[in-house]
Amino acid sequence: MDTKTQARYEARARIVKALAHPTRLFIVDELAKGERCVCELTGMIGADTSTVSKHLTVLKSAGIVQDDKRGLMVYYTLRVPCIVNLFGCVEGVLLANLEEHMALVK
Amino acid sequence: MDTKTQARYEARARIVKALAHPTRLFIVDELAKGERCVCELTGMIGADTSTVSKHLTVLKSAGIVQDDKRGLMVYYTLRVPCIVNLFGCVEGVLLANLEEHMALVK
DNA sequence: GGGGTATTTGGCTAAAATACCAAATAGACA
DNA sequence: TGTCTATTTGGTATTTTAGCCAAATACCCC
Repeated sequence: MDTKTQARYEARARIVKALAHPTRLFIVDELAKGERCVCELTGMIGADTSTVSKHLTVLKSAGIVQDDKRGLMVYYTLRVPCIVNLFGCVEGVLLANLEEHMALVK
Repeated sequence: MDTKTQARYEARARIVKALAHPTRLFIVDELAKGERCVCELTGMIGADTSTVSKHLTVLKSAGIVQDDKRGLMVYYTLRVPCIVNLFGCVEGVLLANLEEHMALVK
């Protein structure tokens, strides 16, 4: 694999990695419904504000979300909505795993 | 977030995490073209066989690929082809990042 | 059975990710 | 200005991940 190809997969992996955490997947799902401030997300997630803020930083660094500060609050929105389509396929994998499990215990 | 919701996002994250590595993204991309044995993949990737094998184990545990041993060789195939659609969106994020970068340096 | 090849597994070390607390920053408003 | 609120940043302990080597396993062929 040449250097250029490798760089392409590394760039892709950086983005996928940014999504690879339950909290961040939840955030993406929530932002798909509309913008949310950090405090709203923190309330729903039930982790320390600093933890949620860092998750948002990860998503922002990857270019998946963008922020907009208005007054004291910072509102986050999805920058690339197609990310949500990912869920459909992931559910497909989960379903396939489930079916296999069923077949095994049958 | 209730326990059930949390479990759902954890299940999804396990799958996304399995994809979150350049080598594993390459493997998925390659398997989208057809089945490949470990030796073929190892040749293309240029890492130790044991390393490639472990990446394949990660993908298999997540239910993304399946293996089929025939003789000495083990052939891997994509179990849930829609995973490939993910790339389109990831490229979209990369493109958006690039555009933003261009706008900043302009 | 013995030798050779493909793949997996175990063990180890180095690097990265995660979560919390505490402290810093930024803005609103009296 | 001083205080209060929302968010980010720094620091640290813990866990997870990644890669290589060596050894084990599985299968083929003579």
